[in-house]
Amino acid sequence: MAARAPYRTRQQEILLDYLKTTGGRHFTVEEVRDYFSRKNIPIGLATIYRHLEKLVAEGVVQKYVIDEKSAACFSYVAGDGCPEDRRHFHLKCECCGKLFHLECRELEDIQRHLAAGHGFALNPFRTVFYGLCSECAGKGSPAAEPGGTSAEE
Amino acid sequence: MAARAPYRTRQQEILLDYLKTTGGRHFTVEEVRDYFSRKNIPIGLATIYRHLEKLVAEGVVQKYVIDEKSAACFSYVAGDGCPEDRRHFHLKCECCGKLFHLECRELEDIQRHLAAGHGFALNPFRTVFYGLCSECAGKGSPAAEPGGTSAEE
DNA sequence: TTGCGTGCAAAGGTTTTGCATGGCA
DNA sequence: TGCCATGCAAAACCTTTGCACGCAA
Repeated sequence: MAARAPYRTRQQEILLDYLKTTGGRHFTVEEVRDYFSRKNIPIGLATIYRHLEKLVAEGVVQKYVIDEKSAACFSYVAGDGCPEDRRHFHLKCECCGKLFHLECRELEDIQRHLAAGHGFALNPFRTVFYGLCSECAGKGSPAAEPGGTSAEE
Repeated sequence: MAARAPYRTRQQEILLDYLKTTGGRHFTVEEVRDYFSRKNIPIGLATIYRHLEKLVAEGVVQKYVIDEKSAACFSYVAGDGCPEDRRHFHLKCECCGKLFHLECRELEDIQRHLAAGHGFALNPFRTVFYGLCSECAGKGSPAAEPGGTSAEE
């Protein structure tokens, strides 16, 4: 049951290597595979999925879905100045895909409120706020969208 | 653009009928199909998807992605009463997988705060709060039932 | 009658899983 | 040598699409 010696494989290193190059930005499984093929190192799709699944469980990598009909996106969280004891939240722009790290006392109030008022223990590492960043909100969105419609697709 | 649905079919009526029974709560395509089979009215999966797709485009129905590995969720938005102010948030328990619907004024404040203080336009339809519900946390105040929420799944 | 709405089935894509093999300790 | 990690392929899943028929107007 106990985790045996975690083997150090070439694929594992390359993958962690790739994560550092992302700088916290989002990436897909396909992009990981491209990175490997660019280095002429063979890797199976299943291996990538298995590694990412483990990393997500460890909280090192964040997984989210931008569009349910396309592939899932991941982002390296632990390498982008994310000390685990720091309570902060992630803002994900649905438009440019940028990931923002937000440390804000008011947002910490959410956590307290959810716990005290609703008995819900928020997990700030898994929770991602989706929306539009100031840049994209300012320039992008075409017509005024009545409340309810999102800028997806 | 094409004309609005001119034809009035049985399936269409049953579907709209079902939407009213949901009272704005979430449902999946499979639940719709169950509703039809319970009434002994045959319907194809494709028909449900096509109708929902159209209703989503019209803004009558909202589409959510709670979990990327399970089916998409829909909810009837255009009931009678407050259409736009129905914005609510989703709490997803990482332990039991329950989904809570939270309509809370304080959380709407967070939305305003993100917009005013951080220039971030939060999308409440896509944002899901992950964490542990009161049951699974087990140590929260016993009376702290998630107020104003309803569990599904 | 016209042609939209429907049903069936197959396609489409992403992600998971089984099993045999290779590589790390 | 023991055993995890890998790779390949097939399965699983939800969703979309093509085509012919039925039904509403």
